[in-house]
Amino acid sequence: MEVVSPELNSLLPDEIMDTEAIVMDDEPHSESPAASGQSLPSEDTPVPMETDVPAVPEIVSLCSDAPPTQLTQALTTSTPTDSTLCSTTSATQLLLTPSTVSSSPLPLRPKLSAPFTLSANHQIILNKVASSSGADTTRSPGITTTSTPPGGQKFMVTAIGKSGQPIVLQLPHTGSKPGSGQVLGEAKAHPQHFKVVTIGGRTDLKPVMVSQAVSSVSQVSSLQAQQLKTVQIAKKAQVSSAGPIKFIITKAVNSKGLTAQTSVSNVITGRVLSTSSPVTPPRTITLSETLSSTSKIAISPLKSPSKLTVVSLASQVPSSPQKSVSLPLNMAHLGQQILVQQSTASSPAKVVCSQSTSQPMKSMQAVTVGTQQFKTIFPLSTPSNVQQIQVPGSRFHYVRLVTATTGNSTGQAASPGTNSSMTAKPMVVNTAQVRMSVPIVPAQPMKQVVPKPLTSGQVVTTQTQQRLIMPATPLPQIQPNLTNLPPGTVLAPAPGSGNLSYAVLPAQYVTQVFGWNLSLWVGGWASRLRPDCLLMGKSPHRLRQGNLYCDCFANGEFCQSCNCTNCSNNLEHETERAKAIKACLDRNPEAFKPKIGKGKEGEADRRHSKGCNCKRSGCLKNYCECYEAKIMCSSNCKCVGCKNFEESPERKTLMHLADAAEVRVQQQTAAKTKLSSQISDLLTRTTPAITSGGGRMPYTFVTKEVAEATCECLLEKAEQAELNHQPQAAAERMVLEEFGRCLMRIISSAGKTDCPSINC
DNA sequence: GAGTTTGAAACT
DNA sequence: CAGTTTCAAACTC
Repeated sequence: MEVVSPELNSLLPDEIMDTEAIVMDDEPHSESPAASGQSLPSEDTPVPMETDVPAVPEIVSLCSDAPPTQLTQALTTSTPTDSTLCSTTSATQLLLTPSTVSSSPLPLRPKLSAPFTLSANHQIILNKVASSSGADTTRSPGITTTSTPPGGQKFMVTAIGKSGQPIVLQLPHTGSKPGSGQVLGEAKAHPQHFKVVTIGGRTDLKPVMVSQAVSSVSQVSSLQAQQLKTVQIAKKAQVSSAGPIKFIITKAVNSKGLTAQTSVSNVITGRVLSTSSPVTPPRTITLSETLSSTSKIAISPLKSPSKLTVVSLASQVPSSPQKSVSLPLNMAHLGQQILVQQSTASSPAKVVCSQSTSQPMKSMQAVTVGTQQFKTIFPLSTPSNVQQIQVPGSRFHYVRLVTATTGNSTGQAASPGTNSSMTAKPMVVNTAQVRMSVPIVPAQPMKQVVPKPLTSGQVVTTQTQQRLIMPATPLPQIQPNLTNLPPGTVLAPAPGSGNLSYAVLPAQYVTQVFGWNLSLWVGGWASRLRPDCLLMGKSPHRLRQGNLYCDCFANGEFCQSCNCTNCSNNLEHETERAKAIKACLDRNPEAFKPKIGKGKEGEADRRHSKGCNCKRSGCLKNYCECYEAKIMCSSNCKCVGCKNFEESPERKTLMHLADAAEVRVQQQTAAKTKLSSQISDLLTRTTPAITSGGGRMPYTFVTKEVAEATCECLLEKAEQAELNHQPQAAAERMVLEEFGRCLMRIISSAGKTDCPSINC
């Protein structure tokens, strides 16, 4: 299976959501250096099929028809206050939009003014401004450009307000090793101009400086906080549909902090200011360009509280029925949601991932990749933590990521004021193949992660997080096993399984102990889902309020095997569920966080985050959450008459009793196992003696000779009776008695080594 | 298995 | 924030 390389993983920390970029790569032969800033057709414009696309050189460009002011407006209006769908304070979006799609009916359409194309050297040429100087950094808001060398440019993406290192997304030259990360030093070896696009944002208005180490030209793009950072990338249909398309959405690594940001100029909303003096060498991600028909989209989450997430998308199979997959990502403070929708393969798909009609939409974007177009509706802000999405039909796949942890990843210094969170990151990608991976953490040695409750604010080490690969396509062949996949399981596509799709997700989103983690819906699994537990009572006013009485809901899962009635904790009630989630979070922001988290000093210090309130159980029964979790009560508890402390004799007694009971259980189990083994062994040894001989009874029993002898004896008795003129009844009696004697002889002879002799 | 107890969650 | 109610699990018989 193709997974994100460790280098790429290492470059996709939590905060990369603020600095994401999309790189769409095309097959070399179909590439064209021509840049295009194309107008957007109407949304109603039918999405052309791959086969309908005219044979034009594939162009990847950033929409540039938006004036700076428009961008500013779009960005500023994306604050969470003007939306009812999002409660987050900031948002970052990276939008892919088809150049052939007309403007969205929605008023807001952030646009960038720098188109880019795929150069012949497999690099994205961003905003090919002829001989633009490095100082020309304010040409358009959000994007700074430099001169365009003949050899193409690198696509540098950085985050606003993030002190991290920018990521340079570079399409490798032909023949370059796919997936190989290109470090800064390598970039230096190949002096190329960069075009820096700032798509990140933060709430504290703190500018960020992006350095460029390739050349003396360093450019920084910054946007003011609470701006929706949107990059629209349009791509014309490629000439040949055989060319694979790759586009990667990634984010810059959260650096440990810049040390020289003084050169950053003031940042005005919607303005892009440049700076120099590179401080931190930018990280370069070389996007592999292979002939494999796979595309990747790596989306990383904000650093907190929601983490991560996707991933990669495979490209469509050339000339195959168009499939569409939508990946609306909703990353509110509750968590994240990834919805993958796949249309029917048999019919040309015009995938529109739409939100609930009741939910205002602030932005709509579309993406055209290769010969396919996509429409994406982006809720710039939502009141709900879960995106309201109307799912047409049942052929969509859901991969829901919700709050996994509140902890910060170790090794990632939380920049001050980076508490912004992703509002929503929906994205629609039209592909026939979907291969998703979550390169949140470096691909370090897999370590068995034991699901452990985490306390609020607990530090989560993402360096060793595992990943769960989940199919984004129906994948009936593996669906039965998906739920049994252990953390870290990697499903490699079988040879020839070109349409297999995968979602590689870190295990932390899978295990339930992380509170709101990962719930996965796949279209084919819909039948497994059960009705829901959001109903709180029979009173109408309480319906659909959502409550944590349901363990499934509390664990961030959909009801599947519980016995709830009138369940709304399912896909069919997504909107209600989202509202319920939000309601719960409104009541208690920690509602979906694990109650039991390990303490600072290790697992031994696990404690209840809230503490118990026991009054009558003495905290020595399972009524007590602390006792149930096998932890002692702490200062957080408000219990009365607590006996669940270290020196408690009652507790020790219970522990001893529990230990003794456990020992007894173990002994009984061992005894049963031994007995079963003995019985099995006995049967194994006796069975062959009974059945051996090919139908012939054992020699100790009736053999052919014995049977013949017996028959002779019986006949002899019958003859004697006849000769004596015995009545028939007496004759039969004599025969039967003789038969009985024969049987007794046979039985008595059984087990003897020699054949029994039957003598009348 | 039914009834009771208990404490968290929800509600006021 | 405190008191009350609701709920489901734990517990008892």
